[in-house]
Amino acid sequence: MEAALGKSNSHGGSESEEKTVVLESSSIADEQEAGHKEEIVLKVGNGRPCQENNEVKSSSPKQKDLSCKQISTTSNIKGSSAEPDHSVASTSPSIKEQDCQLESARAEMGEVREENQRLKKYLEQITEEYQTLQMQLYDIQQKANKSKDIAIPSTTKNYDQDEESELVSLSLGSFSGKPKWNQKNDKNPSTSQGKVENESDGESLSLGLDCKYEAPKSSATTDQVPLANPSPGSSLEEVPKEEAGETWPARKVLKTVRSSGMEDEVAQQSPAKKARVSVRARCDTPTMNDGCQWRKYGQKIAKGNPCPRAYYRCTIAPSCPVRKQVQRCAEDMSILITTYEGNHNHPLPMSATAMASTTSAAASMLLSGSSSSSSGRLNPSATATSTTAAHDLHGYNFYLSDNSKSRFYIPNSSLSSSVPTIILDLTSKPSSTSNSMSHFNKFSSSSSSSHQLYPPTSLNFGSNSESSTDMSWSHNGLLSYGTHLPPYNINNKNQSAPLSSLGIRQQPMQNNIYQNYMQKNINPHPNPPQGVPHQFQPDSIAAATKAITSDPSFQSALAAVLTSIIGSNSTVGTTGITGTLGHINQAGGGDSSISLAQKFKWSDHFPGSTTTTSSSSSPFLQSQIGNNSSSIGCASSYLNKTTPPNSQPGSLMFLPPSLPFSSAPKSASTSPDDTRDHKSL
DNA sequence: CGGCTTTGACCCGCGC
DNA sequence: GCGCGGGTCAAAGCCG
Repeated sequence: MEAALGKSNSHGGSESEEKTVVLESSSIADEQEAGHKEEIVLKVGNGRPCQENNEVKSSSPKQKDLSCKQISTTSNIKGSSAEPDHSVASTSPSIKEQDCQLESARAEMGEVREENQRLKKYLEQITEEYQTLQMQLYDIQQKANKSKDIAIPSTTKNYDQDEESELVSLSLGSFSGKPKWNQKNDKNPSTSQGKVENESDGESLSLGLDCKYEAPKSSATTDQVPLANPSPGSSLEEVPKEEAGETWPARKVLKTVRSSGMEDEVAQQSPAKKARVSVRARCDTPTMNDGCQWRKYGQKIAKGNPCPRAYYRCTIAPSCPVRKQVQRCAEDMSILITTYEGNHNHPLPMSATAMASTTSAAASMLLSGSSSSSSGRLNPSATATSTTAAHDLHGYNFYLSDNSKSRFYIPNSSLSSSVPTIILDLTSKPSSTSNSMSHFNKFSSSSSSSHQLYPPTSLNFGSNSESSTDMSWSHNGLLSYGTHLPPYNINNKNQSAPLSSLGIRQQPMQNNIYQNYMQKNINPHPNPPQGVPHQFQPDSIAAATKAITSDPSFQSALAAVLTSIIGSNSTVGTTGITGTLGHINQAGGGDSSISLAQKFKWSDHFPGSTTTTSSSSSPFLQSQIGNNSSSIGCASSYLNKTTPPNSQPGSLMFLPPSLPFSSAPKSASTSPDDTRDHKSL
């Protein structure tokens, strides 16, 4: 018995570690997530579903830990009675002792439940507020779109203010209100921005959805405490920002000197861009359509790669600091490497939030990990061995590389100078299955493998061929995920035509719907009748629980959804599918006790969670296609290439509805030529 | 005409 | 200190 307990305890211990990490990085809202994660984790860890866990749903590390222990204890006890030999025989302590333990365990359980209740209440409250805000957001976005047309400076400003203030709390993730506000305040002390900012901050924190810009950058805030989970560009701010630091100081200076207004803001916001997230995906088109509007501002041939690198800037908002670099992989021209830097400081089209949140989450993970936080969420070896070989990528891998400590793993080292970069590898390959799994194991088991090509912190969005779960840039640039699952189709306004074939439908309140979907619709057997909007059941959680226990595939999908909703601190909660699935880390590190559920994609997809925990990204990157046919190419091509034939019908599509303006007919993102003739420089 | 792309030039960081 | 290379600027051209 003791042996059993010991084992289980150790298990619990490891989990608690993870949990701890999660909590550290999460805010209240995240706790729920944590709770969900916990459920999953426990299942995985125990190698079998633990219904009890569902009930417990502990939300704090402590709770989880306790619950875990408890469960282990009870199960052990049961086990002992049923099968007296095993552990019991070995150490059988006195019955009294057992009773005591049992008692204490029960007591703990009671406490846990209590706390859980409280948290639930809290969560409900937050959820309510969240939804309300989302409604508001929707309205605002519509207004904003209209006002955009009019494009008056003041209007723009208002737009930013309103939306952002709203958004921040809504966590659409990718933007950060704070820095911006600060900046604005600096420039335009106008209005109540300061206040709004603070509020937003607070909210975002409370929601834990997106805490981007940790940085107190300029005036206003004194809170230097980096958010546990800064978004992509946020953390690492410790960088001696010369004041407003700026990741791109020089540029900034130049800008400020040369140009006016917006530029200033942009430059000042840049501090948030410390981390980069590279997304590797097979894509025939010049760029992946990630739903954002980009404007190309430069192109250059980087050394070591014959393909030119294109530089894009987000144009959804003039002051948006987000930039991306697009370049073909020298080793495999079919692979497009898109590197994102910075956080959007404006509302994103729903279609873009997925990517934004994903990258944001990834960056958060990276940052949190590299920040050497006490949480130790990142496996030390992770950073230490951050070097990876791109050519070895198989499956969806999420590499974390801390360039500061290691060499570049990307073919083209130029991609990230000294900026911590995380690579999201969506270049799945049929053979990836075993590989990804193995990677995962390696990682999860921390530094166990000497040969680690991938740092432990890397996340594999690996497609497990066995599971047939897959992720890919499908038609219209939508990332499809999962093939086991019944079709989850989310409408995308702008894609009626192309998507129709995919069952995508349009709906008025896309945002809400999608959010609801993400939040609630965890319908285990979603098989929404074509043409009938998804119904989001309030008790979806319960349903989800069932689903999880019943279908491994769904587990992964669900996890992604849940995590995205809550957004590992990052962001864009709703559409952002970020997620950490916490630790599926086979705590024992992929040891023998891994259950089926554990084996399946969950781990494959989010192995990184093991170490990162604070935030991970979900593979559900989604790009939106504009109405433009031109923008469809990438995804479709990729789909053709990588998506298993069977994946179509049953694939799980997470398609955040896009907002009207997201479809920018002529988005720069479709930049015609990254690959074409590159003459540049 | 406005917006976007192209592209040569410029700036700056970093390594030698 | 110098050169290389990455990143950005901004004028010019293109396109709808």
